[in-house]
Amino acid sequence: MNLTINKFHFDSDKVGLNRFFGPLEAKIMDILWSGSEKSIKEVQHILEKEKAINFNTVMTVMNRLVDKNLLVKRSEGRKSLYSPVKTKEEFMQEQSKKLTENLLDEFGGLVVNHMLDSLDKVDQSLLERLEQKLTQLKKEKS
Amino acid sequence: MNLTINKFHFDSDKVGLNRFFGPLEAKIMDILWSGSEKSIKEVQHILEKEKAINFNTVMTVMNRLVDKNLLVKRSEGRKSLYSPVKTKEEFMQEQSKKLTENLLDEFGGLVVNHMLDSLDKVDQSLLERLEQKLTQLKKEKS
DNA sequence: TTTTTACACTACAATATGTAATGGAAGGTG
DNA sequence: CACCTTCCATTACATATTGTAGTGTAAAAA
Repeated sequence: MNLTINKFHFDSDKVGLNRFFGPLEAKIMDILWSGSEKSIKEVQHILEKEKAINFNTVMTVMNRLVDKNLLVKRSEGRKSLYSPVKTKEEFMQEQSKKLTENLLDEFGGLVVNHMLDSLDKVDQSLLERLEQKLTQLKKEKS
Repeated sequence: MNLTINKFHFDSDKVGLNRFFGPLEAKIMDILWSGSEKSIKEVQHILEKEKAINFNTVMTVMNRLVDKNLLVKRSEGRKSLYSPVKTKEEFMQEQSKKLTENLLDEFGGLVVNHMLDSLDKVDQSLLERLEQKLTQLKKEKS
């Protein structure tokens, strides 16, 4: 029955937003990122397309995201409208920068190796940018 | 008084092992990684150089690491000796591979940009490897 | 045999996250 | 105006993870 077998497995497979947020938090961030500012109710409605969810649950999580400075709340009359502090791009930019820098700092060569392995999957324009950067670096270092 | 000000700040600054482990777990993994297999007592003694710590605390955490398949326990008479399932290099290798792949999958260009930014800090031999890889890729793609 | 050592079992606290009940305030409707 | 609906604040509980440690037991040492 494979019961709790996986309960104790080291989990390093969190992907994307779930690396930074809990599942509900991630969904909410994505909803807010992919549109204009929204009320709790609106977010709830969107979430409900997937699965019923309590209004207050959504509210609590959204307000926690405000506490964490990831969303801003704006009052419009009695209503509150929420929107992300940073765009998804900015956020990802920052996060991936941090991750990449840390990885390079800590594991240097290892990471570069993997990046290299993964480069096959990357598109041509990136390769070109990489090449340029390399040429530039070579100039600098000489 | 700046009391709980930081309590709600989004924390994305976990570094190194603390990205994967709690602080005590990380210390223990590092101890086990940087030497031969050790008993709980030995680990405790090492940890105690920093700060007093209960034997049972160390034991519990170590056994949890066994449950998570990060350590193996070997019985030698009444004693148990613990050692990492993977070397630190293997572990880092895997983790950084996963992280890198995920990052590339999800944010592609963004990450490459940051890698590029960070390349300045990387040593010469890595640059050379990068160059080789690039040349090779260019061949393949043509 | 008594004492010490090492381990198992169990429990508890703090934090993070998801969930939701309760109650109050604001605004619309009859 | 009284009533009802909508939205929000407050509060709480559940679960998982991590750090902490007490108690009991079995085996080794003295």
